Amino acid sequence: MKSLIKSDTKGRKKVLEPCLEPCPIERGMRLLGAKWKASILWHLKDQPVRFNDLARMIGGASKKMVDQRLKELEAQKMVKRTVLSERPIAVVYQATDFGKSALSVLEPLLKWTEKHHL
Amino acid sequence: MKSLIKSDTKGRKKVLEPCLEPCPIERGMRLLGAKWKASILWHLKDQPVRFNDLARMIGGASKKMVDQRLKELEAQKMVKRTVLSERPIAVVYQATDFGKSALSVLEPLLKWTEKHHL
DNA sequence: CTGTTTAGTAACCTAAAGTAAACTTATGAA
DNA sequence: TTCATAAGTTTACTTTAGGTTACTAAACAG
Repeated sequence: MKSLIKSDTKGRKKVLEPCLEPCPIERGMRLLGAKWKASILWHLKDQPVRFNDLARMIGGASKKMVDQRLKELEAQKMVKRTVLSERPIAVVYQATDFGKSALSVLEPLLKWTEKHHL
Repeated sequence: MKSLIKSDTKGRKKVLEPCLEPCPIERGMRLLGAKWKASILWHLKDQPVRFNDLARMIGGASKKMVDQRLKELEAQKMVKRTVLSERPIAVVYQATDFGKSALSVLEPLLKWTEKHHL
């Protein structure tokens, strides 16, 4: 993570180990940082929740957003989708163990935000 | 943070305490989650860094981006800008104490990302 | 005289992100 | 019969985020 700057004999500067492509922090942010994503995951951490209930909980987000983020979370194996019944279709979403592991980031984030009144 | 669903006598559902406007997690993410923002802050956590050096370190980001994020971070009091000299203008940026407090989020994020090979 | 450095600005543009509202198919209730 | 529910999908936009390239002005190097 240390990026060193060196000048050559002609005074031209260059960086050793530039953070050229997204470093872990950047990548992590891009995994969790999408709009509403962390909130959604947070709501699924304790109990399975049904789609419409979830959409209602995340009041500010449209169903399309919720749907999109759920699909991403599912693809990342952070959330599991379970069909309870066809016909009157019923579906629940819940955080996987891996999804819950992200709480090691979200919990400090929550604490930090509250502590500083942000 | 608990959003309860209740059905009334007629079976209509509604949510008590909907997460209507961005909850702390969401707000925190929006403060730290912009592209390159966390990376930039990370690079300023130990030593003051000059603008162009920083731009070189964050290889993937354009100067405009770096500049924009620095201004946001400055406005949020997470980074301090210091002019070392006019004429051949020289400027350094460094994380403030508040900026460093965000490491309580970024460090777990880094660990999480690396642990899971993301 | 040309090229480099400093710390940005400005203009322009595109791709992606997000929003709102309507629609679907089937079920159950008043 | 009309309304509400379920879990989305579709359409039709608007917004904004981000990228690219070129430019500034003053100073120094070869």
